Amino acid sequence: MDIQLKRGYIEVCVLASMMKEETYGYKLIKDIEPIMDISESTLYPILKRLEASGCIISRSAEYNGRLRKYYAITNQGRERIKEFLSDWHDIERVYNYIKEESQNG
Amino acid sequence: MDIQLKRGYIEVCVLASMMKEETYGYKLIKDIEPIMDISESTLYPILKRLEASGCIISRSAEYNGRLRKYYAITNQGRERIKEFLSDWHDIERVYNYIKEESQNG
DNA sequence: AATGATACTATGTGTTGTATAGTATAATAC
DNA sequence: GTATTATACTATACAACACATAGTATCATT
Repeated sequence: MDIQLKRGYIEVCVLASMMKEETYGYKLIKDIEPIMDISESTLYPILKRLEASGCIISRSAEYNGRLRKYYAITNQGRERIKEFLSDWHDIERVYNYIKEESQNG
Repeated sequence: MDIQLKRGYIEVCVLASMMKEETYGYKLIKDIEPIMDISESTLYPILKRLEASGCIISRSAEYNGRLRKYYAITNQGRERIKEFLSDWHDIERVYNYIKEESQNG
């Protein structure tokens, strides 16, 4: 997927992946990869931004002798997803404009 | 429209707006504004990029005593639009993922 | 004469995806 | 037993790009 296109979706994608249950970095990458390329160096900065903006909260817990950081979505994060979904028709309008204009050639 | 979302669409939007006929900066802004905010400081760098990458060509011509730069789409530009349109199902897949996951709360 | 529309250029900034590198442990395969 | 792979996170530096702001200049309208 084109990097510029990705920018609008990747953060909400991460948020949406936390709706079911608390999750952690590595699992997020495995969950999201099938629908969109995502690397560690993309994900972890996103997690920091989301926590800084109050969309998620994190806690550290030991798992198999290692410390693992678990992330959970907040109400603000859920709001963020809702906003994205309700903005979808704007995207469709743009897509339809491009599609229609492209038939002018 | 969210700035990050916009990033994936604005350039193709500009290209699509040239499909019908040759056009120029000010007209592009007026044509695109109804479906997406776009300012001069966004448009003109895009036009430069598109010309540098061979997606459009420009010519200067006098109009009403002033020099006006006209832009026309090239075959490469038309290819670019086609690619965008054929990538659309990837976007829909991501949208559907977000929508479905969001129902897990 | 003043205001607004038209038309383009130049500079600087903040956000963000990504490459690269580093640190470290557990599980599995050979 | 050791090499590889999976797991798990941090830090730094970079390039692309939308946008604000400012500047220049002419034409049309009031």
